[in-house]
Amino acid sequence: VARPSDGYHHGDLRRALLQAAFQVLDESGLDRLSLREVARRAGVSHAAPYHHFADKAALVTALVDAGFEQLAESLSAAASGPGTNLERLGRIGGAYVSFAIENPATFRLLFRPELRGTTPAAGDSGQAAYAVLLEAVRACLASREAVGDSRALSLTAWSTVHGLATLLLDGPLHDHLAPGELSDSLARNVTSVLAVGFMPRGG
Amino acid sequence: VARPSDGYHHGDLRRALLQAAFQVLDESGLDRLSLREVARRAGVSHAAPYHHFADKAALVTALVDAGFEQLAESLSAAASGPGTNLERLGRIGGAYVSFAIENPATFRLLFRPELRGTTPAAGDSGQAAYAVLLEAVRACLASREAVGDSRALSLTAWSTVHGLATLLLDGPLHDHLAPGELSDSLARNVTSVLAVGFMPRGG
DNA sequence: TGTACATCAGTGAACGCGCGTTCACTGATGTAC
DNA sequence: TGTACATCAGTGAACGCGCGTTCACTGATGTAC
Repeated sequence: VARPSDGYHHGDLRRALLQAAFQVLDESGLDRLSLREVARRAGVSHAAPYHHFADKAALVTALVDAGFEQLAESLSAAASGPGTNLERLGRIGGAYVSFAIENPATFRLLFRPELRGTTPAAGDSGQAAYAVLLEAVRACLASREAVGDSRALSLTAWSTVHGLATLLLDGPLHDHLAPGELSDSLARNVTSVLAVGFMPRGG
Repeated sequence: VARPSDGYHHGDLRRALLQAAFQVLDESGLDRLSLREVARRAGVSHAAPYHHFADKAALVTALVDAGFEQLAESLSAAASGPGTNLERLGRIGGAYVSFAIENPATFRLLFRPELRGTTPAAGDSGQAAYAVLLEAVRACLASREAVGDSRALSLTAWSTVHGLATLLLDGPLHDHLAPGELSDSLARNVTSVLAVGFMPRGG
């Protein structure tokens, strides 16, 4: 039986709950995310979510899955397009930082230690995201735009953008920072220093 | 009146509570840190902590203060000693990563967004830690071991080690990682790539 | 088209839980004389 | 040295709270005939 997209009682409570959950996450963080609060936001009784999620953990798992998928898609999109391999790599890094800034709660969620290994799908998407990076680094190596070990270089690149992202979100940088342009220029600065490091003794 | 260091009722409940709190933090994370649990660990009734901390927030604030102080000390220690300025800078980076790995709960605590600006003392210590890094970068610039803008270079360096640290602690790297040696060699790899990036067109 | 029925999304009361915090207390430690 | 007193760290009962989860229910939607 095909169910009309808007048509059953609430319509699409599941989606509404996830949306509300992301909202709570953005405003108050994971710690304050409760099923009851999410239900409240969705305008529904506190027991209603149990028709869509087995328990609270299932809701959180769904959030994590969705988050990793979004991240992997962002990186993939940035990886395509014109330019040198090194430029593409730089774009991937920029996309990583942008994703974090535009989706702070989601980004933080993905790296909460207590959620690690909670969901196999997330693991897959995480791998996919890393694969995009690794691929781009290998392309640089193949085209002689970088030299070294692909794993070490990937790790350095990842560390740098991940560090920048988390410092921007949660660190002291937050204070000294107008959002948008400034973080973009920081990202460019950082990735260009990094690019030089990828190609010792000028290419 | 001088109070003997071990001598009043419990002895030094305040210290014991902080220790217990760090223990809980390491085992279960900030989310599960409750005054009652801390009191339990310290072997004391749940109301006892109120003689040493005004409320739960005060306990957490004390933890954050202690954490930042420790970090600043670690970095200062690493900054002194022999070697080129670039080597010193590398050592600071290594110390940063080591601190995170050896004190995971503390390190995470320092960057919890909801605790930001909670304690002025922590802000000072945080500044002190950053000052160590900035100083080292400036030394590199002065001795022509690096070229560029000190702020951008500091930020890149910080981002890189911070990213590596958080990926090691909370990220996918955790799985593929034997502790100790491997993280050290990763840190060395990462900082050496970075060092090259600091000195474009080989010096 | 109508009617009887099945399905199932959402409701609201209820449960037990651990929490932060308050309070009157107890009893050990230190002080004045 | 002894005695009366003040201080104050720690106790245990009690409070109100929001939480996750369960349950019997209601009522709208879809289905069979």
